[in-house]
Amino acid sequence: MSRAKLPPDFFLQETITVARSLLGCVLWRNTGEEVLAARIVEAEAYLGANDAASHARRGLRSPRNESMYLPGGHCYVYFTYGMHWCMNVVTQEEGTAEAVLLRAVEPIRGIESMRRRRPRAKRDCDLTNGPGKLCAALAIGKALDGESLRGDRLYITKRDIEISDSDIAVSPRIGFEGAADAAWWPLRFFLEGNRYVSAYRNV
DNA sequence: TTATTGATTGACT
DNA sequence: GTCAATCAATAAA
Repeated sequence: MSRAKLPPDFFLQETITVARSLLGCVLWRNTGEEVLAARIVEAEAYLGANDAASHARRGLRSPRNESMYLPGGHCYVYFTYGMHWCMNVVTQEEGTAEAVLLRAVEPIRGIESMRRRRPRAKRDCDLTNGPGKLCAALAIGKALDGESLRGDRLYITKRDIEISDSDIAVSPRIGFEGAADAAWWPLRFFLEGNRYVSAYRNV
């Protein structure tokens, strides 16, 4: 498997391009005890101040979403519903709050450890097929908010499999059934047919 | 100051 | 299909 970390420039591309390009890449997590790895199979783009669905809509800024304003190549981890963590890949230059939410990954390495962290998962494909689930499986929480994605604890490596445009499916983002236009923007990308994609298909 | 909501998940009817 | 858990940020008052 290729171990080349994604270069800094990768994260400065258009956020939609980053979201599509992340599919097939491998997310690595070194907990200090062990090294876990999982392939990214589903991601959503969030387009900053002009995106009503983004935490940074209208330029909102708070201690929680501060990491969204970091330079591309950092990590934004937030706590939601009082109990779950979600991980984003920050894109664009410092001060621009665009990011890509990782919604599902496919375990590659350390799956036994992931099963221990996800005791409620009935099947292996339930381990990481949701944004909160993958953070639990990979031990991603507040300690990694603002972390570099080219560091030792958390990093992403290039695709080691071939992905063509026809392998990538597109849909509106999950969790926004409201009336705002942004709810219908086609910014969710996933690997068509992959067993580890989250339960939602078309909305 | 209080009320509402959510980039979710899992249990249950 | 419905709904509760649980809390921080935002909106409303």
